[in-house]
Amino acid sequence: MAAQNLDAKAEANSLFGGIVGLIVEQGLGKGRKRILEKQLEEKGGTVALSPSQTLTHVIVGPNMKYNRLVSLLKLKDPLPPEVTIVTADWLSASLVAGESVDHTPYLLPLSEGTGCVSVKKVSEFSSSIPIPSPPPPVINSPNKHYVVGVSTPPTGLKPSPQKLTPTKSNMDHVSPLKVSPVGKRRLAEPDSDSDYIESEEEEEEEGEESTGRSKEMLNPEALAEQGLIRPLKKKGRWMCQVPASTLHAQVNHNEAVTSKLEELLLEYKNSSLPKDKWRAMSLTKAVAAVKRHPKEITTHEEAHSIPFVGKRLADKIYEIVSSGHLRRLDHIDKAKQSVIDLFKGIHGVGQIVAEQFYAQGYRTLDDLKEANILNRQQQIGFKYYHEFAERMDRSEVEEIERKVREGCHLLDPNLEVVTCGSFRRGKPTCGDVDILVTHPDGRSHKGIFQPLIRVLKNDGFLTDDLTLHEDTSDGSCKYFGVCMLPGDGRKHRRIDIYICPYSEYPLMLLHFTGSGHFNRSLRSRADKMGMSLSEHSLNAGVVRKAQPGAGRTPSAPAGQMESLFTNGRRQPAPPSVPPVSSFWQPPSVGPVHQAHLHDMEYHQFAVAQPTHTMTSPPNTPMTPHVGGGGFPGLMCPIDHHTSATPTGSIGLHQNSAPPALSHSAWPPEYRLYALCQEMLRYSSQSPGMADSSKLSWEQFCMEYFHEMAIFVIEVDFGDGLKRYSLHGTLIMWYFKSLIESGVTRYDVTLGKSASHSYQQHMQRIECPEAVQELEYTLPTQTKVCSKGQLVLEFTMEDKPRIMSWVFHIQGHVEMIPRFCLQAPAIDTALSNNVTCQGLPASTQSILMQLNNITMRPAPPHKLVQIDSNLWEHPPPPPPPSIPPSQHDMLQGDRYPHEDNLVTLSSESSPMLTHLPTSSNQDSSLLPSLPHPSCQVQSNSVPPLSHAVHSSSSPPLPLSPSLVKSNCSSYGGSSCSVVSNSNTLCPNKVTQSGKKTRPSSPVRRRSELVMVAAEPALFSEDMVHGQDERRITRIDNKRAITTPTSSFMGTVSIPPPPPLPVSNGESDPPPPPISSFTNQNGSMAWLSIPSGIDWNKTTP
DNA sequence: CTACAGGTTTG
DNA sequence: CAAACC
DNA sequence: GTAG
Ligand SMILES: O=c1ccn([C@H]2C[C@H](O)[C@@H](COP(=O)(O)OP(=O)(O)OP(=O)(O)O)O2)c(=O)[nH]1
Ligand SMILES: [Mg+2]
Repeated sequence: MAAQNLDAKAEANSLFGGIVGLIVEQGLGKGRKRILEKQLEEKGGTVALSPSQTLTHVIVGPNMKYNRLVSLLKLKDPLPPEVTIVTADWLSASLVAGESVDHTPYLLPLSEGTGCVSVKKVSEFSSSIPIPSPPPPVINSPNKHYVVGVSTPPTGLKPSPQKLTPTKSNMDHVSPLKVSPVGKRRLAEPDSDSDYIESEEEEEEEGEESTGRSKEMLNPEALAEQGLIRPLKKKGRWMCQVPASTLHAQVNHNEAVTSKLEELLLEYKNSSLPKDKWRAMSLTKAVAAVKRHPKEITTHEEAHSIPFVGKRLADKIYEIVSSGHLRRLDHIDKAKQSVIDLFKGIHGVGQIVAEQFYAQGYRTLDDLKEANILNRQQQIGFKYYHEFAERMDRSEVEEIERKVREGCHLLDPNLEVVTCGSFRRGKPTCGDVDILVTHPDGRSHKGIFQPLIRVLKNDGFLTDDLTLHEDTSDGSCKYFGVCMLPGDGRKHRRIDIYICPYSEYPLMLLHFTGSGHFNRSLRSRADKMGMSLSEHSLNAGVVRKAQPGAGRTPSAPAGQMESLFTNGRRQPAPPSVPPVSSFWQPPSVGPVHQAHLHDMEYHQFAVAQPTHTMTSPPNTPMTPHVGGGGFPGLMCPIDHHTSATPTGSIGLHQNSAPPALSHSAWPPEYRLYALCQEMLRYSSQSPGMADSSKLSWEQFCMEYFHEMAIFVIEVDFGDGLKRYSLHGTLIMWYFKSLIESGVTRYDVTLGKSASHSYQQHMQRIECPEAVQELEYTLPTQTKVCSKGQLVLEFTMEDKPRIMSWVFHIQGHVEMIPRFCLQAPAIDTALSNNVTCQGLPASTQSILMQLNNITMRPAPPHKLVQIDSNLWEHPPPPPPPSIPPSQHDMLQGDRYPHEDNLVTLSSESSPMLTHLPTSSNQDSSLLPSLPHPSCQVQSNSVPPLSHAVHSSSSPPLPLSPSLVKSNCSSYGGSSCSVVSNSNTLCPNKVTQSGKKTRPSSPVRRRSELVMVAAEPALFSEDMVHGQDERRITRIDNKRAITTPTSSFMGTVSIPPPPPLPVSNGESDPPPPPISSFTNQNGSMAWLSIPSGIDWNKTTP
């Protein structure tokens, strides 16, 4: 901000010629201010250091308020109208545009006459927050206080505002979401960069039995006794423990110091050197601490006494206070920093890449554009550079939320949709919209992802995808993309949508609400206590892996185990724990939430969207069978006009403008989803009523398939790849046979590279990696996934029907939930494959019969047994309450740990060819079917290259005994058994002195099997025949987890059913995991200790 | 001398 | 596996 | 860069 040099030339033809700008630091930060000043000057403008006559522009941060500006500038009078107040984005936009762009979008909105501006409804004020005097002693109370927002109502309500009124009164109307009363963490803190403060506090272990903590099995004491967690003794500063209000600075008595340090900080942050990342973090903490220092620093010693200020920083501080300058700053290249900052503004360009670009000589956004070096994501980031740079108002977030909720509720009105992130934290503006979607029934969240995205896209709401996350086996999905509300003057916004299983809802909520620093603080604490916290689970008994470099490694065992787990790739976080995390109770979010504003929309869709065939009462959930035999199916976006609107006021959207989702045609994904849901309704039908059931199935078929539809399955049942086709209403036999074989859930996932194309009368979806999932609950819970290419063609009707379904099954796996492996009769269960090539015997039989093919024995296939870590919960609804036995169950072997992973090499296992209900493979299933016709029809289908040779194969034999013997090989010498905790040496210590914890009683259970057949099929999950999913990329640690728990909301819903297993196995008792039945406490015990660690930082 | 959060996608 | 991002 |  040196001298202003303005020369005539510049004034005439430069970008900012003639502009005299005052850049206000507050709200922008020192660094940004400096960059902007530099940019302004470089382009011919003049930097004003204070308001003056010649001033033309005041440039402020995005959240600046007029009245705050007035006070900051110490103005006595309002700024004259000639002075334009714009956000810094105007400057950036002009730079990018190469010309001075229109001010309008960047103006600080003026409100009523006086010249007062009300930018947002909320005031912003980090700096103006009245802070309770000295920072320190923060209230630190007993555990239960730290309910970290889990029980917070989602978007907008205040459960009991009075208890958490933020320090600022004016934000009351803005922060709808406060934490539950016991919560210490204030979600509704006003905007401020620093989310935390540090303080030290006394930890007192005051009883507070009211929480029932002592009774909890997961209380800290219990866990500590079991050696699963490590109580913290040391004091420290933990931002995750103090009220956010204490994190906000009061008055900064050392402005001169902190501003210089912040300049340095900028450099660190832009550096690609890994060291600098940590330097930046330290410096960030230190700066925050200095800002909180109650007096001006005068001596080196005083500086050093401040937390996070060590010798080197004390030196720097002292240099500043004594000389007024920091020489180190002279060595930083301002120009470079600003270019790097510019580049980093592109979503997808980080430190490293920005620096590379700079090194390659690029200096402007245009350079990058011309160079054509941006990848897909970066191109999107580039396209919306300015729009993304701008934060949005809460009101806009609410609109976006509503839009997404509408889309969700079309699929299932019971889906819960909560906006998290900065919005939920009560910030006045949000950089993006973070939406969490889940379903209280614990399973209906599955499969909604694709239809949801599709419909939002069709609507024009979602404009670009940044990241599509395939749904994982537990149904969780992540979507990062770009959206824009309809209407003029809208901007593109970043939107993140997470879909998670209900079992992870609390942790997801915690994670997704953030802030990022809060999360780090909390996780850091968890770690120090011997636990590991993520958005999926909280684990106790974490063992740190020995570090390769340093010291001698703790001997072989660790190395072994490492080798076992190292190369895992995706397949996320099978939180090694069939989460106890599932044992939580729904936050009080839902109900409360519905009471709020949004429930209007909620009901609107729940009530007013039924399709014309809907005959059940409006509130009937769509899943249950609806009388009348219609196909109520999913609520359809059309028919707005035909439906009654019981809830009067809600009708408004319907008559006039079509609601959010305006198009009237169902996206094919919705239809597919509906089909999957619909067919399940027949599972309960009694077999006796063959006729009526057939009728229903025919209706089903007609609803979803065109009369002339063709349905083809290409599969190798062991006698070579063949094509089995069904036509018209015969298609129903496929679905019928699935249901009758006991399928309790049916899902088709289009998979990663699904592509859509439109032909004249057809829309076609080609899915090279589609997966068909069948879920059985009996006799053993089993999931069968068939993977392969699926090509679907839909009609162009409003409710598209399928014209063609061609599924080429390339492979399949059968999975059994881990906990089932301990079931008494598991051997038998394991020995019975549920399917052949992913299709149950009955279906196979149908296909063959309808295609006039005789079954013959399948050759041995390699299928053995699979487990899916993630697949922990049985769909069935939770029982009313946790049986007293839960504790025992938990202790009893409920959760295998990594150490129990066992692998079998697939070739070592004889195949299991037995079809489960094999007894059904007779034609009893097929009442007199019109074979001929079907044969004819199928012939009309162009045959595959592999001709269907109707061989005279013998009937498929069952070979239970064979299976048995196979089973016996489990745990036998043929398996490569790896017992994690065994090899891991529980009590050993890693080199770094970090203690490994007895993670939990060592157990081995070689008979526990996790095996995959045909690893290549799901190669990403299975490599070398070993299951590597459990531990994935846990950097320097290995979690030998002991499930600890997830949070529980404050509600009283009982935890899910104890898993149906209680085999009194001889195994050593499992890790005493405690259960966590606390009714209000989620993280309660986590917060026990004292100390604060994280202060504000802004990486 | 090591950790500094943990998990996920992209290329 | 590194980079970016939540 | 700091803290353990
Ligand atoms: O490094 C990170 C970044 C984010 N998060 C979590 C917390 C955060 O609140 C949430 C959403 O991320 P986002 O980037 O949207 O942050 P935000 O807190 O919502 O702020 P903003 O207003 O910039 O969106 O994801 C983390 O755990 N770690
Ligand atoms: Mg956000």
